[in-house]
Amino acid sequence: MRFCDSKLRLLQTAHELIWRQSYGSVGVDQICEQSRVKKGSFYHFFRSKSELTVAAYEFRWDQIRLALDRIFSTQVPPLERLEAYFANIRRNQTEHFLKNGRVLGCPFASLGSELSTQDEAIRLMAQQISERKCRYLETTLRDAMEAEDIPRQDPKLLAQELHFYVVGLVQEAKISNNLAVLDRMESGAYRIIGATRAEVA
Amino acid sequence: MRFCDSKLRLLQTAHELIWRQSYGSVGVDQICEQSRVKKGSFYHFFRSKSELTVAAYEFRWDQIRLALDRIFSTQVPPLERLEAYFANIRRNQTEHFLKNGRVLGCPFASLGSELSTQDEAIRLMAQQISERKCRYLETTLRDAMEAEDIPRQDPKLLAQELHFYVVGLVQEAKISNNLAVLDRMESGAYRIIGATRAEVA
DNA sequence: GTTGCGGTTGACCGATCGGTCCACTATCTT
DNA sequence: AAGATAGTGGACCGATCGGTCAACCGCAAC
Repeated sequence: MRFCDSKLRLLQTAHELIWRQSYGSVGVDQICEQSRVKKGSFYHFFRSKSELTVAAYEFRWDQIRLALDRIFSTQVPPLERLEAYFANIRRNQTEHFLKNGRVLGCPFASLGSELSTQDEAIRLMAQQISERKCRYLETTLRDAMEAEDIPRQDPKLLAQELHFYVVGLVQEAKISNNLAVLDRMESGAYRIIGATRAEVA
Repeated sequence: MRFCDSKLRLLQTAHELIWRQSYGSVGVDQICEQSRVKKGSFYHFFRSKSELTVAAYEFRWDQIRLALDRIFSTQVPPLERLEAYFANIRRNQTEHFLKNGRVLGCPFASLGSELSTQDEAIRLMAQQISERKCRYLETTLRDAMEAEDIPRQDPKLLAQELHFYVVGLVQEAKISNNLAVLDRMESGAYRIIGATRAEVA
């Protein structure tokens, strides 16, 4: 069994198209065409459009994980990890804005927001990825408290609140199709966690 | 020309269905059927599904405005306005959760998130409603600064950051299909605006 | 009474939807 | 060389998609 890149191409383009457009507006035919894969092959690898989507987004998450593991390395001072995380989001959104002329927002949040009332598998996937993102933030905040960079408090709850803020901000950047919104990530984030900007700069 | 309730029913059910499901998964036929309106009438009132959706959501906003005008009445102390706003969101989401068994999230944010890369009219509408919500928050925060309930700072920027947080939180409540997430609205909000809980309670 | 008009009805359109089916090929095992 | 197996190709399915159309209705103005 040689390495099958038809399947990989399907995963890749499915995520790409659905992120750029939406789940509902992307058809199986469109995914197949752009992947240069015929329908028969599609349904050889996946049982449904929904199943492909879950696989595609989990595949994408595995890639993002690599970047996040580097960004949230415990070798880096905690507040610098946050800075790098924010910078990464901004860089990512900017890249796709230049490519598509649109702020695409967070793919997981957008998909979850569109389908969480309709497709339980997709909802669960979006939820789990959200929780994993929170876990990066949680350990970072715990380390920041340990280093007395920020006031002590429940790190898990604080991480979630920070995550809510970031996710909301990115969504608003998408809706207003305006990258400048992202420049406000730090100011609000530091307010939430109780860090002064001086401690960061 | 007597009052036409076919059109009203279309506006009502369109918002209801799209909120409960999603724009992409709701068909014109479905909207017509639930409204007990025939397709021909639909396209007598609206030129497209997109146009109906914009009209339906603006119609819905006009209703919500009434509630918000009451909640954000300048007769009420500023921090109590915020409390009432949060309570209203929670009440609203709870109501629809009991009805549908799902946390539906913010209809405007969900629709905007799904379609802002695809339908400019819908994106613009979602953006404008988002800005209007911010304006309620802005004057409230300005009043709170005036009353020295919270530290002085740019009220417009602060209102937006507060809005990001709330919108993100509601979206996460939808994705995790968990109303309990909403109980964290105050704690994060007060952190952002710099109010102590004591000042509120 | 007839003309004009906002509104209604239901048949109809081509295109596309997600998904099925089966013949076929390329590769590896024995 | 034969067989098994993973993957490919493409025709095909019924259902549904958003949208059109022309006939028709009740009613008010003239």
